[in-house]
Amino acid sequence: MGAVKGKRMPRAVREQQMMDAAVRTFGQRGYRAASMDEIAELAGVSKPLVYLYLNSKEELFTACIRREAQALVAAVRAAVEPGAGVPADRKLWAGLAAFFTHTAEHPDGWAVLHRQARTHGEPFAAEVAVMRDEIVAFVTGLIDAAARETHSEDELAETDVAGLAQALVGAAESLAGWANETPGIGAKEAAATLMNFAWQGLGDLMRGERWSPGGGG
Amino acid sequence: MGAVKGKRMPRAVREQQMMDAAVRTFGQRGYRAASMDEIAELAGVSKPLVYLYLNSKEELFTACIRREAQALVAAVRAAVEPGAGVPADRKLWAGLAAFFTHTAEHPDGWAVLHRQARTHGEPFAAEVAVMRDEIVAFVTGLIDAAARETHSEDELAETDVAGLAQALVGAAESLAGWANETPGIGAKEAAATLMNFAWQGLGDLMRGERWSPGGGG
Amino acid sequence: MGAVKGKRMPRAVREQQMMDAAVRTFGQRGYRAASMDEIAELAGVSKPLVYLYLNSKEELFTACIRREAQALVAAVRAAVEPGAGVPADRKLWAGLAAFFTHTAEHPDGWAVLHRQARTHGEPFAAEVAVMRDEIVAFVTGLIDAAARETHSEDELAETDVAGLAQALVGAAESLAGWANETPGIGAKEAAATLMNFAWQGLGDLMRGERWSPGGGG
Amino acid sequence: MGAVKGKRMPRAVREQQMMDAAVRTFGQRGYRAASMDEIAELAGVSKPLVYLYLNSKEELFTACIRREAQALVAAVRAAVEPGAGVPADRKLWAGLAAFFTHTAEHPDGWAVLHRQARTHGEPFAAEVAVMRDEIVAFVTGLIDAAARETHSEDELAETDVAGLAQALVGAAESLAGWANETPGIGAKEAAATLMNFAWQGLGDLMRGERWSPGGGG
DNA sequence: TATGAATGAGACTTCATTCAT
DNA sequence: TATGAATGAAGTCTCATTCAT
Repeated sequence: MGAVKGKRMPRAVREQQMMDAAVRTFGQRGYRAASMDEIAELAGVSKPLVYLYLNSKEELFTACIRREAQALVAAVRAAVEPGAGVPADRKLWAGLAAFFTHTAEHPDGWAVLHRQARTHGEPFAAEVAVMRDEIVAFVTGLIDAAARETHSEDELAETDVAGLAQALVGAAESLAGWANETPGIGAKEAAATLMNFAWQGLGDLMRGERWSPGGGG
Repeated sequence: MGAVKGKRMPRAVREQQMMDAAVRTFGQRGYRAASMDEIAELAGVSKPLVYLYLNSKEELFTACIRREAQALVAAVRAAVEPGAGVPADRKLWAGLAAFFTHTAEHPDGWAVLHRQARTHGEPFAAEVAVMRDEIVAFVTGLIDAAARETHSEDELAETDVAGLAQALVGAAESLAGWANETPGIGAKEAAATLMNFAWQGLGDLMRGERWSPGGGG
Repeated sequence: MGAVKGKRMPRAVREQQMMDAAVRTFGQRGYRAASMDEIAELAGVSKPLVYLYLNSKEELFTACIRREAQALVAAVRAAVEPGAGVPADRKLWAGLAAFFTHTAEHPDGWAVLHRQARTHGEPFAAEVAVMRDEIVAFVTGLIDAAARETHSEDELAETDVAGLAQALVGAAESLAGWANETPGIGAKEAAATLMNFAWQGLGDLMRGERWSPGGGG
Repeated sequence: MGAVKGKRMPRAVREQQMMDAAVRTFGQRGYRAASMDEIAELAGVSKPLVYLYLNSKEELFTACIRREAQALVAAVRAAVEPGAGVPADRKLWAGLAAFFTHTAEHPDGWAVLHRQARTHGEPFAAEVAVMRDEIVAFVTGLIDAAARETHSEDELAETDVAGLAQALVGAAESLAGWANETPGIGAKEAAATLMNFAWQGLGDLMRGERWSPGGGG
């Protein structure tokens, strides 16, 4: 990936090359199955150099998680214009679109975050949990904002909002995988599907309409 | 789990003990990190016996996936009474509740299916994909049934339904994890949250109301 | 090979079935690669029964070697009529033909003796060495007899005779393999080839004609 | 063998040390019975290094076979002066003497080639078969040359020559083992024994004298 | 800065062998 | 007589990690 196996390069550059290789390898093979040998070779460096710069496999993986998480959050943040006048649904839509776009463009990074990091025990799961919580909080804020914009009389209970945000984020994660492997479904289509699915229900909810096991559909 | 480290037992029993231990170990450590030594010890058996009965780590993992997948699908199926007169939303609610109940009661089995199997390459991912497709198809059928019950004029496009089903299942998967680690949120609460979130929006959709980036929320 | 997997059979019969299976397996796989599992299965018996009758893998292998060695020696012996009037060359020819016939008809037994037993360390190599020495001695006797019949003046030195017998036996062993895998070469042809090769030279030798590095061909 | 258990050495050197140890171990124990542990220890190296350089037990064994086969063929080739004027019998004698010398000096290498490689299944047997065929072809050429030098009227049939070459090579192989374990029998003596045994008979054969079961010796 | 050489520890797997019935 | 159940020991191979230059 453009990582010319050259001689001396500044440390920062080499480090990025290594992490590129690592993200790719971890994303495709998984944390345990990826070998430092393979990463070093893909990076065009000798193994001791990887250790010199990144200390251990664990630290390398953590560094990858952090880098990819920050990139994803930054992409979503950048898409949601902080303009005061923009309504909450537009903001949510923009964020979702950015999310789907970014995950589609960085499949290995997304695999590291969504698949690998969460499957391999505490040190790593905690790392992604931070990012996910950040996003959930962000979505929660949008839902609250929407509630205020609607001037709904019933305040949504805090727990409800939390659950809704969880569901929305979970649905988005699921759709990201689906969109990437379904031809004809791009970021825009996935975002629209999710808005249709969620936003209308959210609106009803805010107007006090609730589904209950007893009532009619 | 009752696996008394006893003496001679019939093969079928020992096999289940081994698979119990394997599901637990795979679910907590992951496929690669779980060692056959640990599984054998947890099962109260020597390693060769595990190989004699289950042949290899790969086959053992596959057997676990299959057993847990069948158990989960069976639980959901059993909850959805096939009675003709039951409306689609009741069916969906019952299925979701059963799903959340089962995953809460079998966290290791759920971890194997949701987290581990999909993370570790083709032989295993394919195995869960079958089950997941089955569930998605099941949900798709419910959505279609609901559309018919509503006598909606606009038929929902096929792709739309597919996307909605994906989103619903994804949201359910995400909520399963959330419900398990959030005190006060049981299967019923999670199912209700999801119904509120999804079903109302679905109703609007069937009535032709759509969200679009341009229009108002 | 006709070993019907039946119930109770007299011990002697079962033992032969096991040894048949063992000879076949050892002959084809080698001593180490052959597993007691495979042998037991091929014999149509459970493994403990093999141990009950034959004690250990080592003893089983030794028993196979002994049985096959005796069969081979008996076949050769039977072919060489002990009649006093028969000339030595006829006797040698008959013995060789019987040797080639027997090895062709019992390829696995021959493999056990020639290939496997000699390659796997002392306990076994010694076992075949006994048989081979017996045959070499037998051939040596024939050569001596031939010398007496020729009334040659020069007695052949003892070492010479030993070497000649070794060479003859070695050549026969080599030709056995060659004959078995070369179409059109049967026991008779192999025996004739060897007699042509060896006997004439022997005759010359007894008449005092020797080849030496210095002399002309 | 001079393999000082020293520190860092260039790869090529270490590889030879490992192969020396491997030839010795394989030759004495056999392919299956030899353990990589033992080989590594004898080479004065850790096991992973053996795998790093030679990849697998199978490849290591194959490499040994190839190295020893080339050494043996080279030794024989070097001994047979390609001078045009040298008669065929001198060439054969020189080749045999070199063969016996080399096998006596490299008993483990010879064991690998003659005993072990041919005993352990296809990948290896094929490897030695190539070398053996080369030698048989070489001997066949010498016999043909001898026939031409003799101006014999009867051409020897092709099959006859093939059989004779097989017998000669087989006799040589057998004598190699005998010479190594019989005091007083060196390479020269073994070569002379074989020439006496074979060459005279060959000469008779070319003059049309054949042994037949019916005729007198 | 950068690397060829080297290893301790541990993984999966197989096998000869025995016990209890 | 015959076997299903079970294991201790050992073997091949891989990997993260370090040393010496």
